[in-house]
Amino acid sequence: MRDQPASQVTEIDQTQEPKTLVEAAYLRMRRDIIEGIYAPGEKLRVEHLKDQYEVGAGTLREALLLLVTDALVVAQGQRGFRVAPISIADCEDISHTRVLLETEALRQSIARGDDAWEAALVAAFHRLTRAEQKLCDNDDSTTEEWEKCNRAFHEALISASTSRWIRHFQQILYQQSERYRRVSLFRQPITRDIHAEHHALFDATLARDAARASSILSEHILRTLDAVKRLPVDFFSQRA
Amino acid sequence: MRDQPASQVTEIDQTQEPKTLVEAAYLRMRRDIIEGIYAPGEKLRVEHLKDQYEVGAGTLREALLLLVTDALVVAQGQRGFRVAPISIADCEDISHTRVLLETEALRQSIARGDDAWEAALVAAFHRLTRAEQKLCDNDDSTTEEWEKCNRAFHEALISASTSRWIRHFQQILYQQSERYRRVSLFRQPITRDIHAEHHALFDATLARDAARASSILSEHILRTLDAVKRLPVDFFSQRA
DNA sequence: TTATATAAAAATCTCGAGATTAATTATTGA
DNA sequence: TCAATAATTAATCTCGAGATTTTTATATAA
Repeated sequence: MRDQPASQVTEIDQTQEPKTLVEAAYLRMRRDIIEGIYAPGEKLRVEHLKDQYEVGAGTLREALLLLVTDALVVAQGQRGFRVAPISIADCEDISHTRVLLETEALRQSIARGDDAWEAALVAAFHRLTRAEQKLCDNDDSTTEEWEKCNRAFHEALISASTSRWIRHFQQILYQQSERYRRVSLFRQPITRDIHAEHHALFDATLARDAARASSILSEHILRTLDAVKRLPVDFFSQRA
Repeated sequence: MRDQPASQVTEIDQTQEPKTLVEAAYLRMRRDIIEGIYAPGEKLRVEHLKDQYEVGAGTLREALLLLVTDALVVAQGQRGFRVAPISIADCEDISHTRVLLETEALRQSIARGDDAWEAALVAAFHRLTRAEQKLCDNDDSTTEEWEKCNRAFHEALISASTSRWIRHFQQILYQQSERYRRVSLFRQPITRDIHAEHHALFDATLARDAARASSILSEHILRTLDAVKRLPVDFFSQRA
């Protein structure tokens, strides 16, 4: 269940090299948007960005259209492209929808997951544990490594789900929440013990306790929302 | 709540004229794919389609990328575009995910819907009723009219939902299920009383009976799945 | 006959320039 | 001084042609 492509739709396998200039530009721009190099609401001018990413105008437009699929970029006819805006209301919506989808997918995984699923989950949790041990030293590379492991862990949890569509939507929402997580981690230190939450989630899942696991997962997601809510309100002012 | 754009992401307002050639080609191709003019799995060659839709190659590529957002087209790097395949398993997945999302959105609507929501719902139901009365004569145009009213009714039901994301995903899934509904309606006559189901759903919603309404909605969606399951298996063989 | 390698054909991907539209600045009149 | 209009600038949208890659067809050898 791990060898299928990342998405039913785009078929862009992120583990290997991008096959085309469009995909390469798409992947680079996606990282830059999530990392906040381009601010929410900021205009994305093709004429400038094509030099930045060293591709033609048409190629860059196609990369932007791929980002529309991820809802990281908004396109308006005859008025170009913008980075998707952020807001507290949006973060609330993302979090609650994630709870709805991920808890359902987790229940499906626990009900139908086989040995291969368990093995992959154990491996993902192990890598996440290592990454969280290294997280103490405030290094950018360790944070990025943790982010990858965290994502892999959450995907491993639900990888035995029967629903490709839920997993597809989950990936979009996880990516969206990554934007908020970055700003909240950057502005205020982590007070909660994230590793303990992950450990409890891991244990309940392996014990096949669907009710407890989904309850922990739900609280886990909503705690990130609380952190965003504590940010100063002027943080969400959009850039023209 | 009705004057907001169709989607948070694409901002393509279908009620008014498309502002660009890309959008126009996108809308036409989308209709053609849903109507089955291009078979599931079929290769979509840019060189041929650009003549068909009378646009340049780059323009048509962009339209295809917009269809990737709807998961109606699958893109593979250096290997072009294909119509998204269909299968019974996919239809099951779509139906169950729709149940999960639409029942939740309906509960939110019933909990928070105001007078404007009720009024819009009553209007949508009225139009749907009229369309279902005219549906007896097996005309293509009346079927298309019914399809529009059915979609508007389902969207009106959940339009007071607090979650833009659920509504966004619902629109994608509804569009997907439309493909299956077309083939099942075409191959076998309608045995169930769809209007009675809609009426019961409408009454329970206006009565603010969330449990009953979501129960009816759930069964309503799953009955369409049953119709697809009754189709001959060779119907889902993909075209090269 | 089957399999492998080579050559031809077709399709995709990529780019830069021209046409159309939106945004900005300057001008005019009240 | 302010508002409305016109001219200028800038950006988007669109297209066709060339460069790569994939696919198909052909030929050769086992």
